[in-house]
Amino acid sequence: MARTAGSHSDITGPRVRAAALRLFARDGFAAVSMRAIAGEVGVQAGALYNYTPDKQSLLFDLMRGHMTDLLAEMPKDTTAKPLAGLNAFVDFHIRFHADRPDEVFIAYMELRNLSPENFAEIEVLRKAYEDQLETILKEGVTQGVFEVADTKIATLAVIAMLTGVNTWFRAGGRLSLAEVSAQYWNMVRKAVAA
Amino acid sequence: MARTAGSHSDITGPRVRAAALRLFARDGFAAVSMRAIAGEVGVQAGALYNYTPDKQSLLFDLMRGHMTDLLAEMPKDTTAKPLAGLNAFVDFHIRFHADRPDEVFIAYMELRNLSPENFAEIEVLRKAYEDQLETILKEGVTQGVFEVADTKIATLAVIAMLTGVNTWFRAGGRLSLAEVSAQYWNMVRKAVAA
DNA sequence: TTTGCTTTTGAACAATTGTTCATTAATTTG
DNA sequence: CAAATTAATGAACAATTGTTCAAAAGCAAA
Repeated sequence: MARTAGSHSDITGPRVRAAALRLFARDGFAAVSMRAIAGEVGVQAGALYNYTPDKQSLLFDLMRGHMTDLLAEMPKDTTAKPLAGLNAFVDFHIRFHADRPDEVFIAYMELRNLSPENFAEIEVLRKAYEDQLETILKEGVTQGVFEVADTKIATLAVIAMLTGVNTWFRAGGRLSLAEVSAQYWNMVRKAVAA
Repeated sequence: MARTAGSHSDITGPRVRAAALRLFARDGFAAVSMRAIAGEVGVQAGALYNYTPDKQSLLFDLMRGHMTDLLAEMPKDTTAKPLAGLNAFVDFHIRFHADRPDEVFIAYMELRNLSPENFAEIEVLRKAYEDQLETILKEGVTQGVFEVADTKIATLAVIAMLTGVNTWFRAGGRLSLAEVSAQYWNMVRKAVAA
């Protein structure tokens, strides 16, 4: 019996990516077999190859999609004042990441499972994101609103601090996203203040 | 031919752990085979089982060793003033982690590859470490030296920020450890300041 | 209904996995 | 030197891996 009744080609592709996303985040890329992904979709392993050339591409596509979404949606008001720009960045980062725990987890944990070429491509995107924040910090230092010894380090420190939210935040928990965002904004604001 | 000339039982054990540490950090637990570890040591795979009951225990022993070292070496002067205590914590965290990049990487990346019982044991140790920092922050808030909305969140935020150093810091790079420590101390100090 | 296209199956592949164990060799003890 | 102990080999195991592909089955248009 080939092709189970009720299956549609148009939706199998997205379901493959969704299953891969979920399983990669839960068990890790190396620990997830193509058969496990297929099982989640309700299909045999061979069928996955209609939607991805190989397992590596499945991972890469998920990560690239996440990073391009991140860059596309991030605030980019270059006319904003540094303080307002930083506030917008912090709030965006926390909310965007809280919305996509699986994508974020994969993006940070599975970098080493990318082929060198794919890794390089993701790194470019990550760097672009970091650069946006550093630009804000630099401008703030120039204007005298911020005071940090090294904007590159401050950039990495802020991002690390904000991304750490994903290790503990769960929607519906003790704190709302608005409260979390407000508290982190307070800490970031003070950390870089003049 | 069993037992290659020149091999000594007393040193094989440590070499097994060292090889596992290096390879787990480089390629990830799931991607490292017992044969790869054995090859690094210069021995056949079967010989590893003289030093570990299984692959999982190898991972767990490395992580537990790292966490107990962390707890044993961390500053614990309960009489210190909050500001001095926080400074000592920041400096210790950065230096301890910079000294052990492989252990740190494994401790943060391979948690999900622990069996549930082993995971629980590691979590207790991690929690104990976090609690030490939170105690300092709480005391500072009580004394009015610090001002944070939620000491639990501030604890996690500080640790995330500090641990982020390991993603970019390399000994012998642009900045010395002392400079890095000083810069992070400045940011942490300001972030929690009253 | 028939033709043609798309999608899935299911078996097959060579390689690799963690682990076990009888055998053998090296070392230590007497 | 001989006996006892420790440590390593190397082959074997059942299971699982990513991937391929001919065959079958579903669907759409004629």
